[in-house]
Amino acid sequence: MARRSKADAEKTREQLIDVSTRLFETKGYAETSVKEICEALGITKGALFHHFKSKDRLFLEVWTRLQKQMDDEARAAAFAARSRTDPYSAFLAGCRTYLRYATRRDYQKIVLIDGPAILGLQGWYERDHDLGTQNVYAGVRYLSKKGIVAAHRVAPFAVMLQSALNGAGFALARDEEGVDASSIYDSFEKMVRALR
Amino acid sequence: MARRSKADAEKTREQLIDVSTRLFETKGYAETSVKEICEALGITKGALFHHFKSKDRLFLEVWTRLQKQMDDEARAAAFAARSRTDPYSAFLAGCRTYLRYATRRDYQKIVLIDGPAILGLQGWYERDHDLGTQNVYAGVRYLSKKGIVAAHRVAPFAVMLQSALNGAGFALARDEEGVDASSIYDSFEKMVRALR
DNA sequence: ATGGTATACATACCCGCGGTATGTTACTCG
DNA sequence: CGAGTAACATACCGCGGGTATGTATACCAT
Repeated sequence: MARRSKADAEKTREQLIDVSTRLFETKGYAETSVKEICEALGITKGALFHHFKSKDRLFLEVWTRLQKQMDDEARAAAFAARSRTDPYSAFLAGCRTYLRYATRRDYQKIVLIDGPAILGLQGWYERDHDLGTQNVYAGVRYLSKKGIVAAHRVAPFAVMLQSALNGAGFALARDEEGVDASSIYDSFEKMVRALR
Repeated sequence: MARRSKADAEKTREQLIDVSTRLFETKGYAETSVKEICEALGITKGALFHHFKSKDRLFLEVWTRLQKQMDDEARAAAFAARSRTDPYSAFLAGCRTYLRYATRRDYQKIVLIDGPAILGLQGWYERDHDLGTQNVYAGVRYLSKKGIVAAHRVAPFAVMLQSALNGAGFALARDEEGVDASSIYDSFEKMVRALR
């Protein structure tokens, strides 16, 4: 009955994260029971709690994987768009990528909605600092080095711009009237370029 | 044993919301049991479920009261600061008031953190639309009427600015380095005034 | 190869949770 | 002044996350 090679174990672990991601996205963390997760994979709770010592830790794994994905993409996009002519291009490219994540249902539900409630006020921030926030912060600091943004405004602008993208993502996802992808990005770019 | 005059009932109802507000703020919604709430008031679960048909509904009441408070203050501040000379003053005054709420632990935990997770993606928005969002939206629309903001940017700016204030509130509350009340407000004002 | 150990699960169980069904008492109002 | 109902208390239920324990098999040293 019990298959248990090292490879199989890693596979079920991944599958647990996969199916949890889907369920957390569609039903939400609180409304998803571990029993439900296990039944979707044909395993029992014993297996789940063998791989993750609590439901919270499983969620953390889901959260981290999504954030890492976003971080990688945003970083890559910013790097690819760096330019000698326009100092904004790298930063804006990173933001554009982040905005795409901020409109995705899974990212919204898992990272932006349930994340803070489950990981806690500072728990979320501490973990996010290494992934989400860091990029925007670095981008604004770069603009500051280029003399575009005053040094004492780097931190304020960074946190506000990041948050602005979150709000924009939600507005896009809910089809708020007067809001669409192009108008949002147009407005965001105008905001950023106005910060001289 | 059983006190039950109409006035007493209203009082216990208010007390339930009061103590729940405190507990939801300090411990969070999920970590607060209804038993705990009742014991803090010396009543039983029967009483609580007589006044509120579920824990969620009790939370909604807590949430609504806080939001109404904020809405009233922000509206009043904006009205008091309206000026013939500076078209921004009313809007900025409202935002300043909102920012103060966004740095408060209770507002953060209840409205900004747990609120979205409990009320759900659109549930939060629908209810927030009448209270939180409305003010900022009206402010930006006013700036548009004055010819300061392009019409097609009203909605994008409104949602982004509001969200920016949320992020700023969190950053202030967590004592993020490089961030303090004056630098935040200075930067926010610069942002707003740059949107011509 | 082989036996011992650790791993990868399954099974069975516990406690506390939100919620309900059913009292019981005393204000309220015709 | 009684009947009805509001304002609670009591007792109970199912399900949730989590744990303690069992068990079979891959893994590794000898």
